[in-house]
Amino acid sequence: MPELPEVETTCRGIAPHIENNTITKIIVRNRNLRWPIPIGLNSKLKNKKIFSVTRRAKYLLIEAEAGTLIIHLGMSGSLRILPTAEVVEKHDHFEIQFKDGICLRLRDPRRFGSVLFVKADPLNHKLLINLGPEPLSDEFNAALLFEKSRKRKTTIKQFIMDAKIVVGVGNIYASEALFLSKIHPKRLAGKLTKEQSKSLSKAIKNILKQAIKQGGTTLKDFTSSDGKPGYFSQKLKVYNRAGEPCLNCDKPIKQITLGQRSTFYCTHCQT
DNA sequence: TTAATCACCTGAGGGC
DNA sequence: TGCCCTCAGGTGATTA
Repeated sequence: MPELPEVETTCRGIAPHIENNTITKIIVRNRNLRWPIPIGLNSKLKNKKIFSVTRRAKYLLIEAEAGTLIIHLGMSGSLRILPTAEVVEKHDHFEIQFKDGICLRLRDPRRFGSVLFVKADPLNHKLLINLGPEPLSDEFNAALLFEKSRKRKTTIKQFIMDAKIVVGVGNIYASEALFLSKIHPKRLAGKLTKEQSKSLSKAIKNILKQAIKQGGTTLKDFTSSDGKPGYFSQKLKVYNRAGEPCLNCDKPIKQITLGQRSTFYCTHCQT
């Protein structure tokens, strides 16, 4: 399930193959993703060159001569570089073919992902314009976390998963970052101390940096652009470890639901 | 403005 | 073996 490190891994994986490459054909096999894939992409992008592949939050931005494709991998999406002749499988919904015989293929079994197209600056798109800072940027820091959390009555876990506060912290890394900073997930955001803000912002940065280094997290669905799984799940300290001993204190990890999402924490270490 | 809930979708896993 | 049910999860839209 792609979170920010998985999207970053994908971005880095596909960029060398498609930057400065020329699109020969776009195939839409199933238009029905989260939002319908726009009609006429092939005529708009055929014979156009791709300039760059970048990432904003969990959105991949593929900038071409005629405009930018905005791709979100949703819950189960993956983008892979393949030979164009590679057999098409059931959930391969979208594909960009290139002059040198490769293709970029989107597979998304649950179809929560999206493929959008804009001619103007993608950062001004309504989905991107109100997003919070990138977690690994200097803009996201303890002071910002403390300031934005004042008077907020939601739990700290739901707060750090809010993309208007900081982008890219999904369910897995939210539990992990709170464990690292020893903060109980049900603590009210408004009650966060300055010291905890410092510890939490640092934990979020560290956990995401580590995950990117390891190539993302593999639980069920994620493989990187070359089809290889990520390895970060081997390092998860609380996520999906309900009942197992805490790596710090040996007390069992507890699972609760917050905001309709599974949440894992140590009742002894996190307060 | 904030918080909570719903909806979208399919595969995995458990129970019978 | 097959059917049914529940769960998982990112995020925009809707409601309170």
